[in-house]
Amino acid sequence: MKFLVAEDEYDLQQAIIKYLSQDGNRCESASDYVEASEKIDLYEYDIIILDLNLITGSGLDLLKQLKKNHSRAGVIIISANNSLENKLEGLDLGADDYLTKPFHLAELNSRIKAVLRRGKFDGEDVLVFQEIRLDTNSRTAFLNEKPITLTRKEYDLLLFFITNQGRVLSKSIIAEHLWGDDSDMLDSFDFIYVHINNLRKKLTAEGAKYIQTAYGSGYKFIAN
Amino acid sequence: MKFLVAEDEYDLQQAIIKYLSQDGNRCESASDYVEASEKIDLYEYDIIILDLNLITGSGLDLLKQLKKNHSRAGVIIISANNSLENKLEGLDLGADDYLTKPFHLAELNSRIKAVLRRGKFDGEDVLVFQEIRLDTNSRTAFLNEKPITLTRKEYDLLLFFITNQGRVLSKSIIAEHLWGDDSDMLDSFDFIYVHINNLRKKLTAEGAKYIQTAYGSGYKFIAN
DNA sequence: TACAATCCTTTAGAATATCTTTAGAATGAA
DNA sequence: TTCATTCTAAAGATATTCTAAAGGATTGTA
Repeated sequence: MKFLVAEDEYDLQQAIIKYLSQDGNRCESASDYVEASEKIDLYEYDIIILDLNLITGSGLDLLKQLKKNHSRAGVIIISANNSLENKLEGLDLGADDYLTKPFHLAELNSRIKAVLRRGKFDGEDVLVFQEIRLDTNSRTAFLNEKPITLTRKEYDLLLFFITNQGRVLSKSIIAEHLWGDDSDMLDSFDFIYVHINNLRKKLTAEGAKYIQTAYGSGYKFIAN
Repeated sequence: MKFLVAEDEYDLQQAIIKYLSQDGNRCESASDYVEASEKIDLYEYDIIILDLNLITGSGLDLLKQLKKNHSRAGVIIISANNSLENKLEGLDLGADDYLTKPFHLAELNSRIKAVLRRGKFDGEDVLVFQEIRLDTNSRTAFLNEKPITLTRKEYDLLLFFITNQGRVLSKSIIAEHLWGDDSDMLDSFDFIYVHINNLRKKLTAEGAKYIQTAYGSGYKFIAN
């Protein structure tokens, strides 16, 4: 899962990120309104943890921006202000939950799980593509009902392919999706070749070639 | 076991919690309807002790909510109202037992035992997983019919694994289940490694590896 | 067709992240 | 107190991810 933590209190931001990262999630941070706004425009997130009182701007405007972008991200507001009208306004603008500071990280985690469960987005727990079955709950993949062990990057890559089957995915698109805002700091995408290669090896049963190379433009996940 | 005590009379609530905690159970409380409703949505409980006449709302609505959530929790209603229709309505809505105030805590306890026996464990208070046998009454474990001594945390961990076999359990999920709301006061989950290690040692007979590591995401309990 | 330029495949191993294990300190129960 | 349990810290082991480099494939140009 990919998270954005938009929170200007540095310690809290880091605590949240540390907590969520421990389960293998990918977390990005935004420390002020502008940064959050930019990231929301540029990237897709599964869950956005949003402080309403960011310096240089209001989280409510970010909610409007998300709505305008037709974002499918789940939003959990965290705010020191526990006034009912503030809460209602947030929920009205499309937030999925509202948490008053201070709170326990375990509680935040449960709310995230609840938002994900309610499945405003994505819905499916199990994705099937021909002989491949991907259980998004247990993060495990099966090939002809035999479990195959995927690393985190391999899993993310396969999930991205399956949910975008038939489309040519360029390396930069893949990089952006798997590495997020770090991806432009990388001066080459060559390592994607390695991951593609490793994933292909694990998916090669009976000579089926799921990952097709689109020379010069990227890769495509196809039936066969 | 994880309990929720939804009761607005503070003294009674605390008495129940104290009593149940003595057996090594983890108890959480809800003092009004809203709090109970939230907790039911967010967390999974084994048993919910539910006062029908909570301030700000009726326990019957909570029963409906539980049903909607497909909760597997056992529910024991406690109520000052001993009218038959009230009782029947509660049981109709899926409660497992009904206890009229005032009552002896020992009686509540035996009803809890009965509900647990009937419910989740299919009439068994003994869970069996391959060579492992777990007696939930005496909180003791057996490996190939030889008793193994587990500490409380080890026992809780094993029970959590056995009742969630095959699923990847992340460290934060484990922490939330075994340490509850305190879990985020810990600034790392590293000690879970230690408990996993200790439990593994005690479960290692004939080289069977029950606890599988899911690198980067958690642990999984599997047959072998 | 021949050739250069670019892109992709594959491999090995270096760097990094995560997990395992141990020993001992802190905590809590009897 | 004394003892068992739980947590902390740190070193060692392992898995994953990335880098680099050599060789193969594809494309454009003459």
